[in-house]
Amino acid sequence: MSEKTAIQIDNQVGELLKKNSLSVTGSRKKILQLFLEQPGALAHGDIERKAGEKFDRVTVYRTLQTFVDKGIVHTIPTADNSIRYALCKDECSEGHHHDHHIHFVCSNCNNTYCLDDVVTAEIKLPKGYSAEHVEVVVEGVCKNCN
Amino acid sequence: MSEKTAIQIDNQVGELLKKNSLSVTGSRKKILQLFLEQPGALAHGDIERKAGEKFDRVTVYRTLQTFVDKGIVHTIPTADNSIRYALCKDECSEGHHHDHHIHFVCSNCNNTYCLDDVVTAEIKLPKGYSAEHVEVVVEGVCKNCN
DNA sequence: GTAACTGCAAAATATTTGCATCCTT
DNA sequence: AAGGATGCAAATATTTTGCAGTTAC
Repeated sequence: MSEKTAIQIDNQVGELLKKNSLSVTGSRKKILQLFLEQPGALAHGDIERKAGEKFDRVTVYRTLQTFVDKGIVHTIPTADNSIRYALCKDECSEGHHHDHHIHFVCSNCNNTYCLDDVVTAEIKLPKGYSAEHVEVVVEGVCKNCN
Repeated sequence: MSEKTAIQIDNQVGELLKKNSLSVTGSRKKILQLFLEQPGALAHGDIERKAGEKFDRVTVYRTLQTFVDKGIVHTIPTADNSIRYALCKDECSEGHHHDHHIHFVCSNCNNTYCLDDVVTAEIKLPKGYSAEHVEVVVEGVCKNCN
């Protein structure tokens, strides 16, 4: 069965929070669920919208920051000054991201996806530069819109 | 001689503005000069700071937007929610950017550079996705800080 | 019970808009 | 002279901070 039950998702988010030594609270569970329920990345505004009027705006800010700090989600830079957040894979941990996948922003539906299977070639930098992290963002039309 | 005189720079920015059918005004000249005077990219705040108290904050917003529209500068996405702007090369024109170079953000001095000579390998996207634009941002330590 | 989390209020910051004035062409 | 650009004021929007009350463990 591919469809998860509400209980299963609820357990999943609970585990994720406990694993990161965070209290399991309503807002954290709800926000994590939003990430799990859909494939793409979410901006702060998306979360407020999808969560309805359920949480204070401040709680969303703080929750997202906490998740980033713990390595539960990572940020995706975009050109329109709206940071998007996406779930990290298991290898991520506090202060240490391994998101070596690329990010894809659909110019039609405006969703952002992490494409985990796309590998990027090594980049040769000029003499004197050393790389710590490479971020690749591809803009185009996604599978659903094509 | 590698050092340009003030007059030469003044001419250069004037030409650039005229070429894009923009009035040659004090603020536009000054802001373009800031870009020419240094190798990296500038965020809105950098410009306000470097320009001193010379211009209204609103003028900076409008000027940068105008430059982006005309293809004089392009934006560089960063993860910290501060859009940076960098001069476009000659091939850029209104509504049509050709910035196929990568961007490098130094984690030490926090400067952003366009590395024009670094070419990125073609990226193979999954079936169904089509790419319009690829943005590569490398974070690391730059030549001056290494 | 205690530490952590949330919500509210408010401050600080950032961005946009309207309009009167000034400047470039 | 005419259209465009600027500066100011003010409206919006965004993000941060402090604190008191509540909740998870």
